[in-house]
Amino acid sequence: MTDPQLVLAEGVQRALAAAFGPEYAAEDPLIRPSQFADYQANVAMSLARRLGRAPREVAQAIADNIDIPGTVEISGPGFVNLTLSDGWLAAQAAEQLADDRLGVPVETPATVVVDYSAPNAAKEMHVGHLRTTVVGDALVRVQAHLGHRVIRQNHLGDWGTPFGMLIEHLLDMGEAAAVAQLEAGEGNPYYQAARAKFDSDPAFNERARARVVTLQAEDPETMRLWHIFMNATIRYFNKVYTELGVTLTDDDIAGESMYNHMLAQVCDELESRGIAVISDGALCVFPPGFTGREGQPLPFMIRKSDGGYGYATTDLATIRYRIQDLKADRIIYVIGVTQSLHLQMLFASARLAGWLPDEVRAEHVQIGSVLGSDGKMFKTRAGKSIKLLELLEEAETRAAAVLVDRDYDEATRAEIGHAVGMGAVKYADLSVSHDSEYVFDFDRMLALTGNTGPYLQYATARIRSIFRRGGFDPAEPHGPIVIGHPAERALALQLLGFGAVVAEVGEANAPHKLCAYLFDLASAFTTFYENCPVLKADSEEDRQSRLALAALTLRVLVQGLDLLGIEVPERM
RNA sequence: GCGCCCUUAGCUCAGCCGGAUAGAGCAUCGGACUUCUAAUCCGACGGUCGGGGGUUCGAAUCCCUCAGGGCGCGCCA
Repeated sequence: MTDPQLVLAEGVQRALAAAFGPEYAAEDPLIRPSQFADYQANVAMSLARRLGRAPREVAQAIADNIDIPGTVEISGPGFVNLTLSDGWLAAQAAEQLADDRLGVPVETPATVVVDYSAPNAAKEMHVGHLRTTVVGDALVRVQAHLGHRVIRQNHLGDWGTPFGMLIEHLLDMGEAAAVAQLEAGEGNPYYQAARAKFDSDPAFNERARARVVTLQAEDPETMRLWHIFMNATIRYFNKVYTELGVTLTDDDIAGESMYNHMLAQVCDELESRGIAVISDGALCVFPPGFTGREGQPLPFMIRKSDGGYGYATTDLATIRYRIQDLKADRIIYVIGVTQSLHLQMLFASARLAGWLPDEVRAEHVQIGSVLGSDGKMFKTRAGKSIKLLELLEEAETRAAAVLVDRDYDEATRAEIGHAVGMGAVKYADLSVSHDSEYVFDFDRMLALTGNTGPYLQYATARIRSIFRRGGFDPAEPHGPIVIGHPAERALALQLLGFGAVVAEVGEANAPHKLCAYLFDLASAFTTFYENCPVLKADSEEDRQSRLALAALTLRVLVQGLDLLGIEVPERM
């Protein structure tokens, strides 16, 4: 199949070349969706001045020279309204149905490193952390589907000074008890207990500080304890990932500890090359363009005056590793907005060092903060924190509760509840732009009406129901597609836009655009569903055509939801 | 003080590579199940796009400025 916007753009470009000369063949025809036609080209108005002609005159010249599978109309100050023919739309939809990729392009393969999730083992993990995980996983799925070599990097917070007290607390508790607590997702109380002792018990405090030293020195016994702590914590993370259907595995873990042995070399190299200098006893890079309070250069500190390393050092080692060892062409950091300045300075410093060449894209997908009901950011000391697994279980329970009057057995209900509950939670994070902050709200996340995951899943369940009732298989060929009713036309037109949307989501790291597209598609299908009986169509031709449209809609919805990481139950 | 982000309908948000009458969901009100799943659909109501200025044939969109809010800014990560 062919992307309608592409066909129209090329058609307008050929018309421009024919009317005004070949130098206009590459002009952007400014194709936009239109309320008066399928699409409109706005190029006549922008070009009029350069051509020294009236906009309507330019539009007329385009219309006179254009050759597209549809009709052209000029209106207003110079809009070129483009309407595709029903026959062409039907033929393209049929091609899309026959296409395994449903019109999604295969891009020139690149190596895309995606840094996401990255929970911190030494801090509380709250609902806000779900968001980077869910958004990152959707981006990963989209990049992979577009044909790229995707490397997931789960940059766990698994190293640093807090681990001294965490390990000492593990010794106090006993290894088995500590592991049990951590695996159960009680990382918060564990951390808080350790912290309380660290603050109030001088002897513990001293042990913890000493433990940091042996940890940095990679003393075998300390490392053994560290592994016990981390393995239990990772098992809990994996429970959350499994429940959510996140594609991260242990193979994707590349935590801070992994870069520990590279830090000294990073500093030495930057210092010897004069890129980093000593300032107030600390080793700093001063990337150009960054200024602080008094207008003085802003430091990117890579070695503290006490000789210790911070996350700036780790992140530099990380970016170098991703480019030199992983051969990244593009690095996507799915990390909170609060890290914005840090990442800007990281990228600038890495470019300065030559580790991040111009041709490698480094992007920060800023994830908006999730706020408490008081409208403020979550803090470690904040009282009631909801355990992630309990949140997810509640989502499933609520989703399953809607199914009480359906005639499903308990196992089926639980299965549907799982898919719908997880879909609801994930869609809530994906359907708004990633950088907007929002107040955490159970009801909002779990609402099953409106522009939500369940609405989209429900559309697929209704389509499957049609096939089930008719004794047909959506995977078998149906058709040919014939467009009669306006709802059929609108549905076909919407379906054809799938490939372009997926490509745009990959380019702009914007899964919410895929959500918007799928919601529009589900709406278009529902209108079709209300107006165009499939099984009881007036003729066999109509029935075959509508079965084909329904099958195509099902496949696009399922594929689109899969790219978002949302499962689709067979029935609801 | 500097930097980044935000301010669109009662609420939550799209739209912001400039284009025609600014959209959707929720909420509210009124309709639609003898008809393929009503977790649905149709209709109504609802907006000085924070204020002001500029660029433009045309600005929610680009630029400047002011106000309000958030986040960050050398030894936590």
